[in-house]
Amino acid sequence: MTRATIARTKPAQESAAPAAALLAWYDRHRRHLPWRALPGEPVDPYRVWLSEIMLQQTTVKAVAPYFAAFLARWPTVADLAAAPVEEVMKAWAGLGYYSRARNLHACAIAVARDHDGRFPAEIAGLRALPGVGDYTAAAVGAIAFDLAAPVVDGNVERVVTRLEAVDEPLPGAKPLIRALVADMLDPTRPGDFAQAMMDLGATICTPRRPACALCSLRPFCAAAAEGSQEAYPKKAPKKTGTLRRGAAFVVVRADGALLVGTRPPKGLLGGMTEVPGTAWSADFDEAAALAAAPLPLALHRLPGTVGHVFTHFPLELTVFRADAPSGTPPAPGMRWIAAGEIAGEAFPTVMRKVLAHAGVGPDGRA
DNA sequence: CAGACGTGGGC
DNA sequence: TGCCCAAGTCT
Repeated sequence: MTRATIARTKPAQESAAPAAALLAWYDRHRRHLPWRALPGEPVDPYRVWLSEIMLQQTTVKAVAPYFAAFLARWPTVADLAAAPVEEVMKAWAGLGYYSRARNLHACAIAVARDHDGRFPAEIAGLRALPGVGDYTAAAVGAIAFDLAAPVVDGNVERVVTRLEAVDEPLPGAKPLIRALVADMLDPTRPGDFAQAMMDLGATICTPRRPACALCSLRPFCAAAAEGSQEAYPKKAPKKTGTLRRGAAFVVVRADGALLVGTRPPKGLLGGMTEVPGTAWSADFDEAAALAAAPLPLALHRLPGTVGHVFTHFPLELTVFRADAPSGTPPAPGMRWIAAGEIAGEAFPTVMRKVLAHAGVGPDGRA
């Protein structure tokens, strides 16, 4: 059974031991990450915020090169605020969850315009910014401003549900977990405590085969005591989406230019660049798809298909290629981009797969 | 509150 | 292969 109820009634003094053990471990084994300040070094809230947005549902490995590129190109929040949103979308292409990029830019503008270029040093002020939810507000508050906020991400959920053997499944257990973290954190080192919990979750208290023998919290862990650590956190079963199909048209002009459009700002792949195509649906009809061709040109159906898996559904695209004579005007609402612009365009990964399938390289050459 | 919202990597 | 996972947010 859960130990949570018991733990909540303990005097505050007793909760200090796990935090002290955790921080002692962190002081020896903290990860060196590009966005992390060295001990004693001043913390730049802009870097903390930028990294936290990028790290939402995204691995450290995937984020690292994007973080470096953004920081080099836009060293301050004012620089980012001054950039055209299209440039931000292009720079974000490939990272996923593209509403983050639009919100990132909106947030930079809000900070520059409404907060004199400085991030608010209170949780409520941070939480009100675009793209900043409960987690990110707490994380930026704790790491950049040493606010004693409970930082709860997927790592912390795993660590705490094991520590206290929380049997209630996620996401229902979130309020309980937040309360447990609030009780446990060290108010003298909130930023280090938050990062220590996340480091522990990422390197020791992993989803599978956690290294309990190396864990500084092992003496306090209810799940480890009964050998049930891998049973936590408990989660509600998730549904898998049904396959959707569609067609994509790769139209190349004689000079190598490619016909593209921009997706609506909101929704799937919002604001990103795409090649023309049909809607993606479960009852896609390949023959009928030909009527959706953007221009009256001979279409060449390429063998095979392009597969891609989104979080909530798998997708299978049939690709048609067409060659347009020089001087062909773009279809309504679309535009031609030069072959040399393809690499820098805001194509999401699924579109890059389509281009590769059609033999169009990043430089527009076969 | 459940579903939408990307992508790449691990086993 | 297929499923799960990764520093969540928005509606």
